[in-house]
This record gives sequence, C-alpha cells and structure tokens, in this order.
Amino acid sequence: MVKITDVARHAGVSPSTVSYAISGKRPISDETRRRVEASIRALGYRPHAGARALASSKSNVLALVVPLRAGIHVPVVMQFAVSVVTTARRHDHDVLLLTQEEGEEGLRRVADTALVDALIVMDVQLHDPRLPLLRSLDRPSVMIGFPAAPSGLTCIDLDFKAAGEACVEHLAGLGHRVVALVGSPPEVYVRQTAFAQRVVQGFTAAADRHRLSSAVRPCEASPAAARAVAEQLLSEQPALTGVVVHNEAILEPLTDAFEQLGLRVPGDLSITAICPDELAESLRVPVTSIALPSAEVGSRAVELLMRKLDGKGVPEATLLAPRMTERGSTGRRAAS
Amino acid sequence: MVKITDVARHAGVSPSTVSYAISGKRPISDETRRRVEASIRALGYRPHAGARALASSKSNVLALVVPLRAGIHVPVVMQFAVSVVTTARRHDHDVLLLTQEEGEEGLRRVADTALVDALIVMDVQLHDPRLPLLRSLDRPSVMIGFPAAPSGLTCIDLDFKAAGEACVEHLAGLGHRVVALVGSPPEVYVRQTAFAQRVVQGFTAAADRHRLSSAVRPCEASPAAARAVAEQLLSEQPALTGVVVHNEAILEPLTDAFEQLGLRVPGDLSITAICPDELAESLRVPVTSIALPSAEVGSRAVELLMRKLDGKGVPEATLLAPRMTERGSTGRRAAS
DNA sequence: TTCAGCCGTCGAAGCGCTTCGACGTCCCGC
DNA sequence: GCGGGACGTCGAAGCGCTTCGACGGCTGAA
Repeated sequence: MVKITDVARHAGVSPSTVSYAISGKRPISDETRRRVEASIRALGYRPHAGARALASSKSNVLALVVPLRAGIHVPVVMQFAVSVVTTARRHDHDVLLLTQEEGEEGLRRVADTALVDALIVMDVQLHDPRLPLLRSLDRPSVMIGFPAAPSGLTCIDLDFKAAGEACVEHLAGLGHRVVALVGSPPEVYVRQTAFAQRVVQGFTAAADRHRLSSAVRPCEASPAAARAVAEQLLSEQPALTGVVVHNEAILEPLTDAFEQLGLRVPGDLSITAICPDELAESLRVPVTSIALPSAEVGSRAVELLMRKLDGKGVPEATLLAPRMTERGSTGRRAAS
Repeated sequence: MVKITDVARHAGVSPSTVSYAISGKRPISDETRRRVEASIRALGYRPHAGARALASSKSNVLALVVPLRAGIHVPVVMQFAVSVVTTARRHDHDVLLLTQEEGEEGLRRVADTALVDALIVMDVQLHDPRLPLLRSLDRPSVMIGFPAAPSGLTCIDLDFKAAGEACVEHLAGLGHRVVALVGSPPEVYVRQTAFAQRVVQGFTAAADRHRLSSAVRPCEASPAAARAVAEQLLSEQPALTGVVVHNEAILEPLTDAFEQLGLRVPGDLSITAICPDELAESLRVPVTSIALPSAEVGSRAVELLMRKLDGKGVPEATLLAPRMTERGSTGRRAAS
C-alpha cells in the first residue's frame, strides 16, 4: 500500500505538505502542488479512509435508512436511494445503507462509532420513536416526511397538503362539483404516516373552499378493494365526476372498476393521482398526476445535510411544491 | 466521546485488556471480562470505527454495487439489497451502497481507500469490463451472475439454465408438445447478459430432449409488444399449448393477449414463468413459476464473502437450484 | 534600512484502536 | 520439588492521516 509518506518522499516534500496540497486547507505554491499531484498519480496513491476518518473525525459517509414495510412503493424508494447516492458522491461522500429493521439502535450505532457523519431517515411517522434519538445524536440528520413535532429537526418532503389541494383545484377548474379522494390503505392512517393525512387535509380544505360535495375513502391495495370502493362511491354519490387517487397500487384497478361500472375516463369521470410520473405514464389511460419527486427529494436531502455539515443553517421544514402533469385522464365536466 | 482508555481506567485494567475482552482474541478471565463489560455499559462506550479500521485494517464494511439501467426489475434489486444488508449485519458488517454509474473507478476507489473489506457486484454481464478490475483488487468480491470467463472470481446466481429446463420439463410432463419461450427485451441479449441466454439454452435443450416443437421470442417490455408476440406465435405455431415467460414486465399483458385471442389459461394454454414469487402470486391468474430467489442470492453472496474474508476457500460458481411453485396457470394438455 | 506580516513549508503530536512481545502466576507432570 | 506450559494481563509500538505551531524568506510600509 502506498501511503502519504511515499508520496512525500517521491515529491521531495513533507507529508503535511502533501496533505495540504490535497485538501487545500493551507496555501501551497503551484509548483509544489503540481509536483505532489504528479507523484500521487505516478504512485497511484489513495488516502486510507480509516486513517483519514480518525485524524479528521470525518468519515465522509452518510447513513441512509430505508423502509421495508409492506405497502411502500418500492421503485420510489429505489429511485430515492439512487438519487441520494449520486448526490452524495457529487459532494465527495459515500452512503451506508441501513434498513428500518435496525431501528434506533442501528442509528445510534453508526452515529456513535463515527461510522457516518450524518443521517437520512426515510418514511418518518407522525410520532416516530426515532425522533428523540435523532435530536440527541451529535451528528446532523434529515428526515423524509414530517412528524407531528419536527422542531429541532430538519424535514423535507413533497407538500402533500398542497398536492391534495392542487388536485381539487384542477377538478374544480374543470367544472366538477362532486369529488372523492381514494387514499392509502387504512393501516397507513392508523400508523399515522403524516403524508397521507396531509393529502386528506388539502383535499378537504380545497373541496370546502369550492363548495364541492366530497368524500374520502381509504382503500386496501387490492383490485377487489378498489372495485368495492368504486361501487360504494357511486352508490353514495351518483353524481360523482372527479376522483383523486393517492394509492399507487390501485390506480389501475380502480380505473378499470369505474369503467366496468359504465363510466368512461375522462368522458364521464376525471381521475387525477398523486404518484410517481412513470406509473402515471405507463397506465392504459395515462393519468393526470402530481409527481412524487423522489429523485428531487433525495438530492435536496443530501444538500441540506451538506449545509448542516458545513455549519450553515438550514430551514427546519422544506416543502416541495407539487407539480401537476396533465395526461388525459381529466376533462371538463360533461354538461348534464 | 468515551474511548477505550476511559473504559480501561473505569474497569481498572489496561486498554489492551479491554480490547481483548471485546474481541476475544486472547483469553481473559471471566471476572475481568465482566468488569470490562460493566464499564462499557456504564460509560456507553462505542469503539471508533475509523480508529478500529486503521489499527486492524478491517473496516467491517461491504460494498454493494446496484444496477440502475432500464429494464431491470426494481423490486428484485431492492429485495436483494435488503437481504444483503440484513445478512451482513448478522456478521457484524455494514453495507456501502454504490451505483453502477460509479463504474470501475468507484470500485477501485472504495477498495483502494480501504473503505470496504469486500465487494458484491450485481448485474454482471458476459464480458463485464469490471472483471479484470475485480481480479486485480486486493480484496475479495462476489458477483451476482455469470460472466463468460469467471475463472479466478466467485459467482452466484439462480441456475437459469436449469430453470429453463424445469419449465419445459413441467410442460412436457403435462403432455404439451408445442412450446414457446417469451424472453427478455432484445437489448438484454445484445448486451449479453448471461442469465437470459442461459434460460434459452436450458429451454432449447429440454425441448429437444423431449422432441417438442419450440420457438424462442425476445419481447420488449410493453403490452403492445406482448400482444404482437402472442399473435405472431399463434400464427406460426397454431398448436401452441405451452409458454414459458422470462420477462416480468409482460407477464400480465401477455396472458391478457392470449386470452383475448381466444385461449383460456390454463384450459387451452399453460403458462409458466421465471419471475419473483410475489409477482407470480399477484397476477389475476396466479402463474406457475420458478422463483427468482433474490433474498437467498443476497444472503448467500454475503456468506460467501464472509468465508473469503476468513481466508476459507469457496467454490468459484454457486448455482442455486430452481424451485417451481404450481399456481394454476398450467394444466394437462386438453385431448385434441 | 528595518520590521511587521504573509506565504509556503516542515516537524511533531496526536486521532483511538489493535496487536505483539513480555512477564508474572499458577498448575501439572514427572 | 522442579521445570515447562498455559493463562491472564500489561506496556508500547504503531496503523496512516490531519493539524497545529513554528520558522525561514520575502514583500512592502514606515
């Protein structure tokens, strides 16, 4: 293994000069820097990560905690993870992968052993048990999602309330007067995942504002459940013409169900969703949707962490504005 | 930060004794060990990962390189990654996540800086450019998939050839005489990913052995392509009664296409697939399939690495025997 | 001309841990 | 009763890097 002293000898300087030439933390003459760089290349020198971490108390590694519970849309997680890795690399950091399963002990472990400099935690719940832990750690963290009491922490996510509102606004703007929200499976609400409830809030607020008749239904992630919800909605709200779907798994089956019940999309029924763009595009009837910007959330999360590591301040809450793409599943309400 | 000297003082022993008490690399009296453990708990001591890595030249971190190109089934990758992390933790290791994008340079970097002790590389191609690199690294690696020339390396994967054979055996056993394989998108074959071709080999060999009439068709990952393939197959092989599908994305659309062409599954047509169990189960017509054992591959890969890190020998090739689950998409050929 | 001060570099002191050799003690076999 | 191991512990020497203080030489202001 070639070490810094080898480079120093080869370049005719001291090891500390090599270190400064690499880090730029002290001025080094161009001449010397060039010699050092040449030696580094010539010898194929790579600083030893452990030694560096020990001496500088910086590992240049980020922890990423991914959820693995059922009901989570896997491609979104993956996209997010890839985005985190890519952005982290751009900032000269690597990413350590942890699973939810490791729990609080896992977070404490990687933080306390100084394996990582900072943490990113996905799938945060309203009353997440990891909150106090994250507050007590001596290293910065960013949470994806909003807990009930985020003070002292840094959170980022799509503005799900605004997303719910935007869907309703869109439908209202097209003349729809009776709308429904088909949401996540009941357990998601029970578990009190914040984002699901925020969509409901936004949906309801906007519907009230526009004096729309509205309903909200959770829905299991099965075609059968989707069909049941469709039937139930139509029997309770025969005049229903606008639906907002916030549940990846049933987007397609629900659309099918409505069509089998005699409603054409978008002729008789407008459907809009909150889901990843790829999903919205890939359906038989491409659906007007608000994107789940997982890649953007990932890179923004890393950027927030980098600022924190640099000792700069960051906002406690970062809400990404919803972005709607029309795809033909929504249309003006037919004159009745 | 509490360090080993603090623990030593608190327990009334020397730092080296604490180290040996933790690692067990030298005999320590029960009495002393207990005192040390008590002190560790009392002080909340956590060994500094960097210091440990520097002194022992072991980071206890594994690198996992995940693919991100299109056409790969994301849930499989995710399941694999989770399995790797879980198994690694069981062996007291963590996992550093790298993307394919980082390329060879990324592999070299994490290996040469001693950030990781060993590497797991997914989605290996027949003539993967990373092969020579992996051979030259001073740390062990395991590849998921088989390149053309795996000598000197360690590979593991489902035995895709046997999987292709098993599908045909199953169909032949049910009396089917005319079969077809609908495979991955053409680019997968062009890229020469080994597993796709192995399925073809197995399929063809078994079909020949049983003197079946057979055909092989690549297929793009779109419903339209699936429909086209279905039509083409039926026009060329009107007597077709058995199909093997090795392409997650089109499993459902292809089934639909056949049914729309007037064939009932499994009444008129038996379908069997090579795909993840969850996918096979979740279809409208649950399909008899050979599982893609991503979780098992992941944990086995880690176990192989651990053996290598322990200096024990491992086989160059590990082929996981295919496991078929009947689910009702296959049946005895109707008497004609 | 002098001296303050900056620039560029060096040497040395750790960072917190593991590991090697050494050493005293105790037990067992002869 | 004595020598030789095994056992249990200690001290010290690093692992390879960063960083702090120091220092010589040079510039520019006085």
